[in-house]
Amino acid sequence: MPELPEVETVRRGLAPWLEGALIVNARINRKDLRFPFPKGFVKALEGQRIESVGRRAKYLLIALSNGMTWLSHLGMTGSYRFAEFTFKDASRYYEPKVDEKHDHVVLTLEHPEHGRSHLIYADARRFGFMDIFKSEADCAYLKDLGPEPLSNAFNAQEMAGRFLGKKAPIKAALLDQRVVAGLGNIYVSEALHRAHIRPDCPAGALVAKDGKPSARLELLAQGVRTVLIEAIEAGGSTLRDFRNSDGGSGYFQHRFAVYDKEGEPCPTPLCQGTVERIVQSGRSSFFCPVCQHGPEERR
DNA sequence: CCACTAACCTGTAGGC
DNA sequence: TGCCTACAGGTTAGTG
Repeated sequence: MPELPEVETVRRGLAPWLEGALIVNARINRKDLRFPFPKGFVKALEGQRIESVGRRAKYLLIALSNGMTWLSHLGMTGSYRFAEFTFKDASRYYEPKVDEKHDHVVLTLEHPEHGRSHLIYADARRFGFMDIFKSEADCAYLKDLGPEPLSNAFNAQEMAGRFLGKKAPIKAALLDQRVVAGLGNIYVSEALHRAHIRPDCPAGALVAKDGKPSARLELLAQGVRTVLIEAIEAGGSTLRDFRNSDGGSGYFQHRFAVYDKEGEPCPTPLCQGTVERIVQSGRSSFFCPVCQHGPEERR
């Protein structure tokens, strides 16, 4: 579900409550999500203090006092929330309200300022996954990731190097996490619209023969950056049931230019186009056939 | 190495 | 209301 802006929103929501907290207890309600939990996962968390809540691409990276890092990917439907409580009438006894069907991980936290809480990871489709590692080099999920799109390592020149000679459509190239890490189906459509590039344009067509990025590739690098920054500022996009850890929703979905806008007018000033939907490698792409162009250099 | 498909799961929206 | 199909923000494994 979540792309970089949604994961960053989750990170910002969790950090103040997690950083400094002691993991008193950890529990997993099944042995796998998308992949099996690594062996020793629960034991590696229990008794540790959380030092920081970070992010790389779409991965949450939680640094622990034992030097290990807990990695969490939300897949399509993963979410974190703090438990509500069920009070048992007969006594003062109460317990966190857990849905056995979709709540797969429960951590009991003790925070020096915020006190005790129960952090719950829910994931209906179980496309999410978790890992624990000592250094990033040991983590198969992280080692092939491309540059962070909001870092200086990501720019048109760098992309040009990867796209030179590539026949794959630009849509597929941008979804490839080895090219740039953190984009997904929504923000690829939005960035391509900003750069006036059709999603089915071959990636290599955006690079000159001498390996220099075209004007539209420069525009694309800028479009990727601005759409992500704007989406993070808006708290991400809420489709279906995405919730941040406060139970609130983002509002960037109200600013989509083309994503899920099939049949609606293109919002580019003076453009008379109508948004179209095509399917590429099994996934929807949305674009304006009037102001987004293929290999021919125009805008 | 590249490009494409299928698979992993469940929930929901829309058509009839 | 119910049934059936299509589709969903991601990633990996397998095929040619």
